[in-house]
Amino acid sequence: MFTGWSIHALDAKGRLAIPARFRDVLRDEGDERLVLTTSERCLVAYPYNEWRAIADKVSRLSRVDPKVLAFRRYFISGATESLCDKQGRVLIPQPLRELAGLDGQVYLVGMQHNFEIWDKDRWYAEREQISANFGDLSSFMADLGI
Amino acid sequence: MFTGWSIHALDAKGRLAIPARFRDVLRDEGDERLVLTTSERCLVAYPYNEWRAIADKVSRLSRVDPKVLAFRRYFISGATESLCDKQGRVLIPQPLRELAGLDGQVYLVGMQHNFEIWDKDRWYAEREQISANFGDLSSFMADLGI
DNA sequence: AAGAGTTACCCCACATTTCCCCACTTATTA
DNA sequence: TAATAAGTGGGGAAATGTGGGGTAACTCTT
Repeated sequence: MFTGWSIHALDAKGRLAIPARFRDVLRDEGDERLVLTTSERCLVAYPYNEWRAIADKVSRLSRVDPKVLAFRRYFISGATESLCDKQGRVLIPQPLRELAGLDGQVYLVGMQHNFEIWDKDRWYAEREQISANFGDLSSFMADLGI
Repeated sequence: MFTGWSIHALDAKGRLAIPARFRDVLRDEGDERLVLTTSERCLVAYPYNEWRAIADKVSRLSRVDPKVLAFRRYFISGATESLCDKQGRVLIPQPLRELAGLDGQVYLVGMQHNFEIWDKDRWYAEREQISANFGDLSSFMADLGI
């Protein structure tokens, strides 16, 4: 499982180091390929197989239904397969960098089955946002029996 | 499958480079012909066979039903077959360029079975639009276990 | 019907990006 | 404190994308 936060620098060439403990997870699963996709304000990285299962399901959905198109455009279209270089870095494609507002300090955030890649400022803003709605969360957790 | 985004420049002659990874998909399928068609706010590019299947179905539909006519006018009529030049570019016919508002920075967006061609500003507007109507998509996400 | 102007298509040359490599600095562990 | 691992920076070759010239085909005008 991917857990914990790491702060890494995005270098001038658009490369981002993946924390060793995340790479370990991939290696243990026997496939080091990573898929980078888009979410609302950040990027999401999936192990290849995990992503493949999702993409295959979506590929069988309608090719014309507007809702499916919207879903594909938003969540599927940006997916880019990539592999760490010998130094444990991946190249973030320029459009994804731009979308997620990445430059300089980047937060890598473990989300159990995958991990997210956040611009530092956006990450803090996101946490504030969540904490502002904290009441909703606590009742949600209560419902889950946590 | 076509996946990932690319940003390319539309040059003064109306030519657009097709990303190498998209060209690879076409080559692997053994037919490099591409069909450009119109959609609502963007262009859509299909591998020839993929398009052929759609066009054949539509060709068997009514020649007088107003809905079929409208559909033909909107989605089918603009279809243009084209081939990449030696540099991997296609010429976007001027009416299609105009319709999709293409100039300067263009986004190429992988949609699994085909790919879309967006003006940059429109692409970002489209994403905002989708995100504003997020509720519509939740059923897919639930089905997919996302 | 002929000529001027435009468009499409071929080509080549240059710029940029990507990918692979090595070296250095900083952190962690023994 | 030494030794190892992790992360950062940058060089260089190959692949990819961009710009632009020239010729042939076509259109439009006169």
